[in-house]
Amino acid sequence: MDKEIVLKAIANDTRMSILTLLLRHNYCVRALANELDLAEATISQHLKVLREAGLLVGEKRGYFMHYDVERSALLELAKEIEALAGIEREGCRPEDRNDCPAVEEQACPKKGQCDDEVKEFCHGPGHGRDDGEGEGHHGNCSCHKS
Amino acid sequence: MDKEIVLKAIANDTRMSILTLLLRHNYCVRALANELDLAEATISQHLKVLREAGLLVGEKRGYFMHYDVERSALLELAKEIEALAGIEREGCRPEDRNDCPAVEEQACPKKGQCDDEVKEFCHGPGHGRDDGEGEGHHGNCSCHKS
DNA sequence: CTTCTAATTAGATATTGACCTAATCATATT
DNA sequence: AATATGATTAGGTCAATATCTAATTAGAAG
Repeated sequence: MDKEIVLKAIANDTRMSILTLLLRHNYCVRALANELDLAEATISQHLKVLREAGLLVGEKRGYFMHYDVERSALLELAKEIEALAGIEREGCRPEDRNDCPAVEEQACPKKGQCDDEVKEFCHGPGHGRDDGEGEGHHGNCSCHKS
Repeated sequence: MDKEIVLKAIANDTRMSILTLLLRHNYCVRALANELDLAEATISQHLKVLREAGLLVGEKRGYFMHYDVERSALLELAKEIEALAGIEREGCRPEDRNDCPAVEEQACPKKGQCDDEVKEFCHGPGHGRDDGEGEGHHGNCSCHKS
């Protein structure tokens, strides 16, 4: 499941409405168009977006398309967002360039002692100073300053 | 919480990256810009979107802004999506215009007997027939046809 | 096999969104 | 007070999205 595609699909008022309508009932495309006061072609395109996100499966029955919502896809998305919320803060490890601009002041093991590489990472080229003083505000990466 | 605004906020790759970075560490705007290879102004705009969606709270500390992710907002969103998946199919009630274009064939209490109003709702004006036959494919709303 | 009809696709247009540079703002430091 | 700096806002450009009408496709029905 491509999270971004699914999110984009439901991050639209019209498509969210289509989804909730289809969760409760079957609707043909024209019924959706009537209900939402949009052209059938417009609904069709929204349905395509929802389909391609894996949120709907369509089946043709007689003249009509019948769409079913893939509730499992919604549940999966909910899980992923929940997991996001569960990501924990990591400690500051200035020796690892990618971990530098980190965590709360009190948790930082190298408060006020970031090396040049770290300074450059935090503040960009030309912001770290080469004069070796390494003290005071400007020499610190963002996590070190009160 | 405005669900659509929150969804739009996270339905963007860059903003999702910002969010996951900030979940693990503090980053100043420039650090985010370096990390994601974008202009600071661009990051700032993304931060604004996330802030306005209630996903971040910012606090100025010294020179730097410190942003914290509102994990509760993410959890709330996850709950809402989960609730969405939990919406149940409702029975077909053709007597209620808004409930008509409904449910599975076997569950429909008025299979093949939709009245003109229902036909018009399902198929739009000019699709219901006035000849009173009311049988066969054309007289049925979408939920009645195999 | 021809006709009818629901749905989709094509093509056009207007709006929104993402990104940049430059200007401005707010706050620290001297 | 003057200056420096991190962040934000302003203004502009280009791409993506939402919507429409018109044309096409796919599948019944006669």
